[in-house]
Amino acid sequence: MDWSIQDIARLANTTSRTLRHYGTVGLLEPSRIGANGYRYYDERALVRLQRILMLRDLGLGLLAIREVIDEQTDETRALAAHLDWLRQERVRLARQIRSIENTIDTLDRKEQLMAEQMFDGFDHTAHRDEVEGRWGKAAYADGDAWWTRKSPAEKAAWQNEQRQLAAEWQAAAERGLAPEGEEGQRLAGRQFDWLAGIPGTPGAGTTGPTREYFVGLGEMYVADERFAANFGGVRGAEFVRDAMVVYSDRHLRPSQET
Amino acid sequence: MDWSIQDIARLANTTSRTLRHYGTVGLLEPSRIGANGYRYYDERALVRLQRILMLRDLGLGLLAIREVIDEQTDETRALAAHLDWLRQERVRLARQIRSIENTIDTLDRKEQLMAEQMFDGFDHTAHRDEVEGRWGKAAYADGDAWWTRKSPAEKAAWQNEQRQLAAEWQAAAERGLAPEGEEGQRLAGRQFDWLAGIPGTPGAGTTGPTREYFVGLGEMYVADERFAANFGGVRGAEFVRDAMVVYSDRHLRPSQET
DNA sequence: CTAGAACTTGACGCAGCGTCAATGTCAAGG
DNA sequence: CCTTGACATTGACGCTGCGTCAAGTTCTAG
Repeated sequence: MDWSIQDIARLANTTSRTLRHYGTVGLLEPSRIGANGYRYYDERALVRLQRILMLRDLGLGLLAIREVIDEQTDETRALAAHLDWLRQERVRLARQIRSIENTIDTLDRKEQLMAEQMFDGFDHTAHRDEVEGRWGKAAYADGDAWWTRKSPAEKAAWQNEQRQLAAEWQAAAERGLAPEGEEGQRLAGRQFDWLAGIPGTPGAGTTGPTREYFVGLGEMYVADERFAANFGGVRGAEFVRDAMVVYSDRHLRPSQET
Repeated sequence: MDWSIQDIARLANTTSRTLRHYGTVGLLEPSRIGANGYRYYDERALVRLQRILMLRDLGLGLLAIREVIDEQTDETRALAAHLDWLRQERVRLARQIRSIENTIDTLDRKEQLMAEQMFDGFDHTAHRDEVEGRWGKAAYADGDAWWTRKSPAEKAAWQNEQRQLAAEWQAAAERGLAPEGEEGQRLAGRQFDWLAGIPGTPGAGTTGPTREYFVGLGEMYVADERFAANFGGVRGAEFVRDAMVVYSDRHLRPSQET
């Protein structure tokens, strides 16, 4: 009239380990222990087990469950107390959630602000992450420090240079010049140097941007409207990209890094 | 230009133990370790610590925090993932809360049902708990099993006996009999026997209700209108109580249990 | 008789520190 | 110079509820 430990484990949809644990903590003893040391449980034990599991599903701790089941504590009271605790947890969770939502909002705004102020729409760090297979602001801190260390005059000069370069690209594209021509390659060179000055650019600080990065960037200028807009639209961006590809073919070797 | 471990602990409103813990898990190393082995932290470490504590307040694990701070993972991404987790937790909590509210409701209804059907307003188990200093349905399961195992005929007989007894009490009280008189003591004896048949009554199954329980019960019949009503009001209940007190003086010894 | 399934006890692991315990160091006062 | 008390160190256990080996018995079917 009794079952082995596996049997009730299956009957109650739990594990034998759990049953042995309940045994060691004195929450549910086997109804019988064979001469071989095996645990056997009868129907009363099964009922008790199911009550235990029910209460555990409600989130009560084993100690509280024991007090309730061993009739030392009123079940309604215990549940009500637990309910209070759960409600507090809910409040705490809600606060954390709101807090995180705010933090994310702030981060997003900050990112956008950076993107606008720093590169006038060229968030190259974002692209770097895309190249690496994940979006984000990994190099954010570096870039931030680099940018904020600049004086207002330097910042203005930097932005000016960036806009100037974009304008020349656009003009060259509109004049119908060839990407592989002299003007196109001259601009590509300036673009390269400009990138080399941005911390967070792969290869920056050494010999300049890597070939992969440089070419990938060109592709992105075409693919992403927000970047293309800086060169007078997709047509302009295509000119830029083509010039960059030619430039990298002529001057850059494939990097060796994986 | 650095602080001792206690100093930053106070500055960041945490404990030195936490700081050493962060050291051992490699989350925040001291900026310097003196020849004496003391840990010293500089301002950079303080900033990092504050960031750690902020993220921990948001509920992130130390591992996640390390990944975020060490810039291997995008902060927005990490926070968003954590947000998902928190929202799931919120749902789980809400479910548990509803579940418990339902359970409590069910218990309350069941209790009321029991009280009405079983004792016609005499929830003696509730009183037992009161005597023990806490309310509840501790003996509920036993009582329930005991009651539901009875056949309908038995149930009817039981309720009849109970009502009969109450009616006789009421009649005796209205006739102005003395509690210590023959009739009063005879009724008190029947009351005693009746209680002895209820599982959950302290002493039931052995020699009958304990003296403390029996006397306390009499007091409650007077104090609680719901019980008093069964004996024709407070006057009737007072008669019952007095008879019970006399009975217990004559026949019951103080129990030895603590 | 043997393989394999099921059982046993024992112990580590996890998350994030709190909390001793045993011992060493530093600064101030007698 | 010594003492005292505050503060430091490393080391280790505790808490919650089991999951997950590990090493050794026992049962069961072929």
